[in-house]
Amino acid sequence: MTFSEVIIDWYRQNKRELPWRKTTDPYKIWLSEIMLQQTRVDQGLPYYLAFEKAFPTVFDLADATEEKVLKLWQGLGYYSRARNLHHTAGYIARERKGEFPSSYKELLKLKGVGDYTASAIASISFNEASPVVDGNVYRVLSRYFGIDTPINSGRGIKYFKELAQELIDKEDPATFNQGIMEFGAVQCKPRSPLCSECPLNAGCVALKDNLVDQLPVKIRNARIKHRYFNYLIVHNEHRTLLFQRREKDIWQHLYEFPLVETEKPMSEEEIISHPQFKELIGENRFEISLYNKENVVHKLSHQHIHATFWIVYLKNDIEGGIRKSRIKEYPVPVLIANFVREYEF
DNA sequence: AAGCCGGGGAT
DNA sequence: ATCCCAGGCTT
Repeated sequence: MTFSEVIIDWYRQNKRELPWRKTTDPYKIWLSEIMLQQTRVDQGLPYYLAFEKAFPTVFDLADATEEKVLKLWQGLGYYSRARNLHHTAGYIARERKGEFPSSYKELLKLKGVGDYTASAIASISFNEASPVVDGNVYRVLSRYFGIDTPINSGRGIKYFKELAQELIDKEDPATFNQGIMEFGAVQCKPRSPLCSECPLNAGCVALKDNLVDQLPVKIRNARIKHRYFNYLIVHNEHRTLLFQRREKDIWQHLYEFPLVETEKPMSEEEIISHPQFKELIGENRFEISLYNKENVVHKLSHQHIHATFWIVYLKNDIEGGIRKSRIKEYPVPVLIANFVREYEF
């Protein structure tokens, strides 16, 4: 059997039943592929079901507000995916009458659709023999063929794409693409792959040379940055302040409490004398207390957020405040959602 | 080419 | 604590 025959045969016997595998509707395939970018199937699945229910067609998604889309996306991370998803839905619905591009080349032009996603949609929805190369494929190919070219180098990206192009089943690219990804996720796992019961173990270079745990090779990424977020829970009996993040930074367009970012942890005296605090509170009388005695460390893949929540109670009206009872309607980062759930005003 | 963008699960 | 996940965009 050829490589692709083994993959397809394995897939038919071992595939998981997933909702997006029951259709070739490009809208559903697109939605699932965007959601699964850098995201495990188990984590993305409940979000996919919620989106499918809330937005059965691309027109429903296009008609929604960005805020509603972000709210449904809350907790899934990489929020630019949700913003691009909404933007592209508007383009498809209004300028293309709901019709998706039907080739890899045209799909690639959509915002939020890169090389991987364009190939995935082109193959699954339109039967185009365009190979997907995701983290799973890098792992399977680097091990089976014993390739130590870094997968995140320019050379590596080009090499693995070409190799996958040679291997893809031209008659059934959809099954091959999904098969090799599923194979990487279930059989050829990052840690403790199931080599002894692998249908490809006879020809696997990494297994023969005992290099399975050395491949794929990846160039190490940047160091983790530490940031100190002082959130000011400025509230009175009924209202609290909540602002939308507009800067080019993490959590763009999500909501949060007034934020004072500092270079190091702040004491109460330092916070109330901070220019941003003074500008926010002005001459109003307030009572301040520290909510979390212990520093909350919210870990992102590339930075650690050391968060402190300062409860600032006012007796007078709050200009621009929102009703506390409506706070759960806003899309917020998990860090904020956790606080809101615990504090309960 | 390198940096940035989340959150969670597995080891 | 580290790695990695059905990656893409910006600089």
